Amino acid sequence: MEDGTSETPGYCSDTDTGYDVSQWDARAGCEVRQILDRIADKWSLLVIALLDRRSLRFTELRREIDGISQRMLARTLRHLERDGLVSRTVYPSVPPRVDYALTPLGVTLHATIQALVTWTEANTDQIAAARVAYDRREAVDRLDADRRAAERDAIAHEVLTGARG
Amino acid sequence: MEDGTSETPGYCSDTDTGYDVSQWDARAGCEVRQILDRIADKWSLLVIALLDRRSLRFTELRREIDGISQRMLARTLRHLERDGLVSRTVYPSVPPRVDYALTPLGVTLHATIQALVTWTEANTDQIAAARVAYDRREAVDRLDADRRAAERDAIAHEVLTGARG
DNA sequence: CGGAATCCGCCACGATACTG
DNA sequence: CAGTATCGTGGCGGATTCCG
Repeated sequence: MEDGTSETPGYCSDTDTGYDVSQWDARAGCEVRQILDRIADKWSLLVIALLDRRSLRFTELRREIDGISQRMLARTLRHLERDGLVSRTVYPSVPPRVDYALTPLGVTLHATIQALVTWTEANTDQIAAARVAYDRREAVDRLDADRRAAERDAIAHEVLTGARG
Repeated sequence: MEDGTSETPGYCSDTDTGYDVSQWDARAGCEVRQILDRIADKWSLLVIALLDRRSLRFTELRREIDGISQRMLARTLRHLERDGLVSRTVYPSVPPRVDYALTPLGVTLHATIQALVTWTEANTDQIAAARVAYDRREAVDRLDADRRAAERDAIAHEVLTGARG
């Protein structure tokens, strides 16, 4: 078994809490979290993207993804299958053959995710710029803080030695 | 410091690897992963949703989210700020006041995410149904497997005792 | 080939305490 | 009020081994 639905407790306990927040993260936020956790985990997105092109076997996926372990591929596929996003077809041949494919639901999800991908591609530069700006500011601030701290300590030391001497 | 950009190593090391996969997860997959990791972490989405309504102070966010720790709120806000999704405004008053607001970039991201929220709301029933169906099948399969295993062991035991007797 | 079971390292997250 | 610093922990993800 290992783990269940991963719960994500906290703000998602009951259905009729009266949050100020929009509406969707009080009522459906729970669900959004679940599918978000699903597609955001390390491999699901990649698997969905690959299966959107064509149906694939376990080993084909394993080869194509490069870096994934058998365990994580199996886990990812189980999760996606459980949510009805991926279908699993077993051919009772020797050696055994298992095909994975996106369900219609999975296809629509992938289409929806594409919006996010498009947004990211369109704004990569802005994000990168924001990051370097932030890092630069942070570095400056940190230097200033350190300088002030050193100054303060120096004064404190002077005062102490002065008082003692 | 604590941690950096969280890397996500593996398939995201260089820009000119020749994957078969679509295009976007070879070229921009790296970036998609980053913003996905950002919005998919436990609190970012909630923070973005709240700030999309109106600008909020640190404590207002803390009160409104209910369950978040100061540390995680601070971390989340810094991450969002670093990516240029949230702006931080300090008023040098006593007591100090800090306002957080979505940047234009953050607003467009939130709009994009709404598509995912809408999809989730529209398909919650299907997902739930798929899950119960999967769990039921799994339970049946597991029972069958256990039954077969017990049968096999019984036969093995018979054979062994028969050979020995 | 297509998994499941087991062990383990590491990091995100949380609780607590302290600072400006 | 708005954070940072420190410590402890659960769970994700990887490596390995075994099964049908």
